[in-house]
Amino acid sequence: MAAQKSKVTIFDVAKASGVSSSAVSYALNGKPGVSEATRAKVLEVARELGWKPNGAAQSLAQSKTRRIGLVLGYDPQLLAVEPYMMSLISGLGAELERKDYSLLVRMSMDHDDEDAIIEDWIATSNVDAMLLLNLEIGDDRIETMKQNPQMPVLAVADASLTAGLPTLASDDAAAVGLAVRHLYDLGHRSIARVAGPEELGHSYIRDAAFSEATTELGIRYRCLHTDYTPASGAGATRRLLSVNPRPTAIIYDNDVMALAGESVAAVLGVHVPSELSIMSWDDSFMCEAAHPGITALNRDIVRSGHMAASLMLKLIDGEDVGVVEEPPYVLKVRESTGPAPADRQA
Amino acid sequence: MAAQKSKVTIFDVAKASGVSSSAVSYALNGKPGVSEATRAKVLEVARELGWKPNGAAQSLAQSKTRRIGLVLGYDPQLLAVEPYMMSLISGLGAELERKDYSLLVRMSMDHDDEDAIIEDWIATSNVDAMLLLNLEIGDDRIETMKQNPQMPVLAVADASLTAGLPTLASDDAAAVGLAVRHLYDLGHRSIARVAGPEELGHSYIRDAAFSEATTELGIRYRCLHTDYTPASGAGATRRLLSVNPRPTAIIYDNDVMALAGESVAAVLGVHVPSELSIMSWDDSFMCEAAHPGITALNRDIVRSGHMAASLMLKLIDGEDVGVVEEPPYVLKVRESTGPAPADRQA
DNA sequence: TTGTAAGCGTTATCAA
DNA sequence: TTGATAACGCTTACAA
Repeated sequence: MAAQKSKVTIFDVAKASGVSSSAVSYALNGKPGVSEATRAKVLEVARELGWKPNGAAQSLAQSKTRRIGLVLGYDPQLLAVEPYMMSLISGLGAELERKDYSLLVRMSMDHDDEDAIIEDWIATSNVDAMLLLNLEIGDDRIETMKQNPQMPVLAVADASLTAGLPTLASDDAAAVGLAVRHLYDLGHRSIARVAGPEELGHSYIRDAAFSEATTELGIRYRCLHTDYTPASGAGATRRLLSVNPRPTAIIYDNDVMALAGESVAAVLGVHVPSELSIMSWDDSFMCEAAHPGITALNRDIVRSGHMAASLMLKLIDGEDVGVVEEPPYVLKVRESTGPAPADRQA
Repeated sequence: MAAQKSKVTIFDVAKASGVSSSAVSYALNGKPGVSEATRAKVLEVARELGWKPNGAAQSLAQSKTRRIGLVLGYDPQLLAVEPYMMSLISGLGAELERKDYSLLVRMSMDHDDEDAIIEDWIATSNVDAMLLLNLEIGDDRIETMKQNPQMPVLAVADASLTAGLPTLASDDAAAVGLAVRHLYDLGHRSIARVAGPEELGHSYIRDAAFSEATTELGIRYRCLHTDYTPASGAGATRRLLSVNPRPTAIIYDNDVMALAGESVAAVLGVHVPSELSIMSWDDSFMCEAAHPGITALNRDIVRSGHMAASLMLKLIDGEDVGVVEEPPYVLKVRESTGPAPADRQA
């Protein structure tokens, strides 16, 4: 019952219950090959001795680690303040826990690191599957994974970026539609977007969708790229607001930049929403707590984490998962969006 | 060079370079026992074949996993929105990466789980060391770790809570001093605190320090406990502000509650800072972005993560670390604190 | 300096 | 139903 000081092995259990080690293995793993009597005895003794399988030995013997790999890009400022990653981890962790898997986390300092880490994981068999996030256009990692089909991988990205790898896909184009339509209906005809890094795949996808949607509706559209941090979001906002005519609405690619942007507007004396509407891509407590509350594209990221985890477990079991859709975005309207200024309407 | 499809073992390398497997092992691990000539040859061949050590085999042979365990309490709302945990992880991860360690993460659904997970890690030898966070008074985990001295552990907590375990200690009492003094100097004589859960060790420590500091200065002090979430912070604020006489200043135990509290004040028409001063324990972009900006006790959490990681690596090496102090808190004064209302001063 | 062989703690095969 | 015994891939003591 109590954890033992020195490791209890299957041989100790075997000796104590008067059977062989293989009988113990069968019994403990619930496999056929032992009588119910010995099974019961073995289980009893194992519990008594506080036996637990040694992880390394188990991994070696069955070539399974019961670990899922996740690489985090090192940017404390961003990781910590942007709720996305931790929400995803919460969902992942909760689902993995149910199946006795854990999450193995490593940190990459730059983009080359990231590929090096996954190659390391493939070569050392340190994880049973991995998650690919924040894909770039023509990302090295896709090629790496294609060359190592024995390592299950799930990409979380727009399906157009994942080159046929198993994918948990978000429909960003649909979300763009929601956002643009919302602003259009409020009379906005000149909108801007403060986007993430240009090289990120989903920035690219969103860029394209915005261009298309705004062109179709005859809306003037402008896009600035940032590194996702509040500081760069604030900088972009300052630039957008200091040249006339300025846009009547700004959509930010994440919630921290939206919050930072709203502050800038306040400092510049631009009233939200009567002179400027603000929207955020991804919603969190910050959008709710802001004054005025920020209209946002909300999605259930924790749920995505759950889905990602269970898809990876399926992949590990050899199942085919193809492309699965994330829960869709829902527009959460708050006070930061309103009718476009009368003199600027179409 | 390219990662191979089927696993390359040291035997493959041995055969290809015409030596024995032990020679290969010595060569690859930079140990004495082989001539420079064969070492060079082996390294060459290993690189060519794309050999990397199998993690499980290495772990089994040397009883080392190169993994550090971290248990996260499941509360997506809190984990995601509160920057603390992710900041710590960033620091941990960055430091571990330098020493080729990774972070093994599991999620606990409740307090019993947490102890079960660490007992599991001890029994299965799945990690080389573990981190203990959010200790409660009389926490089970302390007892578990005491009974298993072979498993290195580092507690991140006030030293009074860790019963002699190796500790990365924060001086919360000193921080309390900074905060109380700041408000006292501004003329506040009735302050309230919106604290974390009562059972958490550091809530307790802070409670005690606040009581003492305020008593000493003749300040009226009131404390409400919450579960750390914005919603509960908002609720506590509402209660504090709706009974007269209300406090002239509120200190929140984290930044999301401070932000939520500021919103509540705005809604109730209580002006910050002229009618109410607000302070946050722990600082983040949210405190900066708030209007007015929130005065906060700032500390370098990423740095704590770095320290925690390197302390754990020392513990793994059998070094004694004792109690090490975290970087101290620094008071970051912003616009949310000001002189107490004239009619309420001493 | 080199090779043989015995662990590490499991799982799994194959006779008995 | 059982119990030897051979993997799994590496490290390391011991012999050559």
